[in-house]
Amino acid sequence: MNTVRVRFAPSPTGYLHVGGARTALFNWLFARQHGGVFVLRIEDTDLARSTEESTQAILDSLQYLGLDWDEGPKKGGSFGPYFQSERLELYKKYANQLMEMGRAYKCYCTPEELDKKREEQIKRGEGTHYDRHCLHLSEEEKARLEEEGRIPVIRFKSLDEGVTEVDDLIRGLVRFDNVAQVDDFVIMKSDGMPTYNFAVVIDDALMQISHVIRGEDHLSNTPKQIQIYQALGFPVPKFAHIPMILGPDRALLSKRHGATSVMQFKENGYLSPAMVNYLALLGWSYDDSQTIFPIPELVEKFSLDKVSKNPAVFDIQKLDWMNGVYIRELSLDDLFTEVKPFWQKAGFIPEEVSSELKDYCLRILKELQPRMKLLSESVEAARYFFTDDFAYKPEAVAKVFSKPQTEEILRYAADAVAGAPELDEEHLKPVFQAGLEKFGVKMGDLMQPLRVAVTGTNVSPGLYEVLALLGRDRVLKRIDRTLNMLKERS
RNA sequence: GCCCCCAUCGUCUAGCGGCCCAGGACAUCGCCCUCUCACGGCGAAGACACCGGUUCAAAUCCGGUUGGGGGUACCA
Repeated sequence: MNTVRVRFAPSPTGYLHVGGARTALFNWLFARQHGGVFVLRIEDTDLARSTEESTQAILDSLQYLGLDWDEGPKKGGSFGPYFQSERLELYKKYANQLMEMGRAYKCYCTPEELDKKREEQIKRGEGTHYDRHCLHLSEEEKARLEEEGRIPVIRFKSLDEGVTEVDDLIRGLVRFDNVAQVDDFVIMKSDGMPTYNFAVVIDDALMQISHVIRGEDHLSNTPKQIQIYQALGFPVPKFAHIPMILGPDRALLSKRHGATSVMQFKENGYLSPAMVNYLALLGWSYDDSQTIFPIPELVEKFSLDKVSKNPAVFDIQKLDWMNGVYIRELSLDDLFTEVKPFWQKAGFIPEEVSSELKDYCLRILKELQPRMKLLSESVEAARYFFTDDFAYKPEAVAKVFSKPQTEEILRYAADAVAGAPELDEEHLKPVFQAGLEKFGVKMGDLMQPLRVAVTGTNVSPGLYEVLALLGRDRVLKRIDRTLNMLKERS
C-alpha cells in the first residue's frame, strides 16, 4: 500500500544535463532508501524537438552515473508504455472524460488571438489568463469554425474560486489563488498530443507515483496539476520541489557556462562516484562535517528534509577537488581501468595490454595518482613515459636551461646515471650531492635541468622515480638529445 | 505586468531562540614537508542583505524593503 514509487521523466530534446541528473539522483536515492521503485519515463510529446539520439544519450548518462531504473525503457514494467508518445489513447480517454464531466472544452482561438489578449491583460496590469471565449460556443458556432478549417485544442476548465494548496515536502504549504493563478490551460494540443501539465498527471496517476521529486521550476505549475488530479478523482501524490542549479553568474545553469552535459563530464575524466557525490551535495547536506559520501552511504543518509531551499551555484573547482579525492582512493588496478580508455585513445597503449605493460602502467599511475584531478590529465602527464618524441615545453626551457653550467651539469648527471648500479634515490643522491659541491649549486639546479631533459617539462613526479621508470638507456638518450639541442641553439 | 519560491564567508553549506563576537568543505593567502608539481600537515583572511517589530534574549520568529531565481506557451 505505502510503496514508494518515484520517477524521473526527462524530455529527450537534448543531452542529459547536470540539473536533470541531480533530479534523477534525488529520486533514485529516495527510491533506494525506501526500498521503492524508480521509474524512468520519457516525455516525448514535443514532436518537433524529441529525438531518439537524445533518449539514448539520457540512458547512457544514467548508466554512467549508476542510476538504474526498475521500470522504463529497455526494462519494461507493468505500468507501461514508458514513452508518452505511446500513451496517446490514454490522454485522449481522460481528456474526453473531462469534457463529458464539463471540466474541459474545445477552444478554437488562434495563437495570434491569444497573444493579443495576453498583451492587453499585461497592459492593464492584470495576470494573464484565458478569457473563456470558447467555453460558451454553440454547436453551430463550433461547426462553423471547424468548417473554416480550425482545429481545436482542449482546455481544462479550472476552478472558479478558492485556493489550491501544495503541501511541499521541502517548502511547506504553498497556496495558489484558483482564479488568478490557475488558467484554463490547454491539455490537448491541436496536433493531438497532450501538453506537459496534463500528460504528467495522467502518467503519474496511472503509474501510481507516490512522490513527485522535481525541479523548483515546476512549483508554479503544480496547482494546475492538482486540479486535474482532483477533477479525475486521482489521489494526489506528495510533492518535493528541489532548488535549481545556477551558473557562476547566478543565472540558470546552461551550456553557455561550459560543460553541462553529463556525458561531457565523463569524457573529461570525472569518476562516476565523484560526480554523484558532488551532485548530491548540490542542494543537500548531511551535517556540518562530512562531504565525502560513497554511494551506499548516500542511500542510507539522504533525506528530503535536509534538502536546501535555495538555488545552488555549480562550482566546478569543488567538483575537481572531489574527483581528485576519489582518484586517490582508487586502487592502482582500478585507476588503470579508468585511465585505460584515455591512454588507448592517445595511442600510448594498445587494445590488448600485456601483463608486462600493465605493470609499467601501474608504476606510472602510482606516481601520477596524487597529482591527478581529472583522468584526462593523465594523458599529458604521462606522455613522456610512452614516447621519446616529446616536445620541450618552452617555458621550462627558458626557465631552467638559461642558467650557467647547464650543459656541464647535464653531462655530470649523465655520468652519474651511467655509473649507478640502480636508478634510485639511494644510489643517485650521493653522486648528485657530490656534484653540488663541485658546481657550487643547489639540488634544484641539478635536478631541474635533468627533469626537463628527460620529461620535457619542469613539472613531474619525483625525479628519482621518473628516472627509474624510464630506465638507463632512455635517460641517457634523452640527455644526449638535450645536449645536442642546446648546442644547436647557441 | 501578475503570481510563486528563496536570502549565513567568493562558492556549497551547518545552524531550526540562549551552546554562535557563527562551525565545516572548496577556492584564496602564509608556513611546514621538498628536486619541481601535487599529496599531506599547520595557520590566516572571509558571511548572518537591509529596516522595523516580537522576546529577558534573534542568524534563528513576524512584517516590509532590496536582491536573486522560477512560472505566467498548442516547451517540458
